[in-house]
Amino acid sequence: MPELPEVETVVRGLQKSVLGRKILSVWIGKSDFIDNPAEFTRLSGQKIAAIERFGKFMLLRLADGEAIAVASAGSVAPAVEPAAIANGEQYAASLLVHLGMTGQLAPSAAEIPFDKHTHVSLTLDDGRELRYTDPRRFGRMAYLTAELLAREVAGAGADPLEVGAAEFGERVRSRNARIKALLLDQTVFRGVGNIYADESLWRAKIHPARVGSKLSVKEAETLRRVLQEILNRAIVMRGSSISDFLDANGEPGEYQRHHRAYGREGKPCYRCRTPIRRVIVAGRSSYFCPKCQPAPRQRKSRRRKSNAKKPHRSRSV
DNA sequence: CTCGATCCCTGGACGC
DNA sequence: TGCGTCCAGGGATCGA
Repeated sequence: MPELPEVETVVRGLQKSVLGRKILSVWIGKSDFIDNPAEFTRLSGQKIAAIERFGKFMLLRLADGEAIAVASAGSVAPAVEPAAIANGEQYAASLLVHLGMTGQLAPSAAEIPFDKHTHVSLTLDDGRELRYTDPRRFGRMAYLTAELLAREVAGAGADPLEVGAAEFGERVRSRNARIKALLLDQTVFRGVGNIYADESLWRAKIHPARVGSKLSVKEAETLRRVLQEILNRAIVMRGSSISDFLDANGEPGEYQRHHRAYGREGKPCYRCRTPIRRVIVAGRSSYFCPKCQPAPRQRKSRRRKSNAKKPHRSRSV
């Protein structure tokens, strides 16, 4: 499933292969995962002027086909700042793509027949087609004006690759939710998903059910450091291909070979040989080592009925 | 604020 | 071989 490193991998591939291309026409099959399919006619005639990642989103920034000079293919796009996007009148419109669980976005020769689950195809000015394929349609596409994009991006979490120690600590230690839920929450950190949450918690030796506010400053900083190391390494290895992730060249990533926790239920921990366990935390499978990542003490189960024990704890207003 | 449940959707695993 | 059932999983949403 595409998380930050997988999306980054796809973005880099597309920057090499379709940046600067003009969209000539649009074909849409099933459209229930598209916010505003009727708007897609506006794609015709526009150039793909930039391709950026924002959390797990991909943004194809569009420019009037005749007007703006385009960054040459292969040039490295600058990191996207939320402020830049929020302000960004630089581009009048963008195509937002979220790959969901099983989405793929890749150029294809026009002669190659559509995959069974190809739902969108953009004909490019070099004869190829940029196709979106997604069996489960958990993905999302939207044609967004600058204003809509700014609205979309407002409230996004911190970039986990850029976030500093102070902000990371604040975002985690000010919350009473479990750390696993916080890592998965896109309004806390944008781009982290189940795999890299579990991998970073294993590396940091933190149990997924620990409460954010109960983490020490040191634990939070360790978690930030290993999360960044893992994400960066995974990007270098072009992501994890666990189910059917393929990059924009149709090639799988390699990072799944380096997983230490995710998907390893019953297999020995790489540190202590204790069998990895799987539990549901925050509604998601969570893999961890019960020895290296000690469980927190049982949370107070807030029960509703029961006895006279009134909380004489007054909230300051 | 935080949680769990539910829905979306299909392919793959599994049982018979 | 084929059919039925169960489940995963990002994210939105809703009620507790």
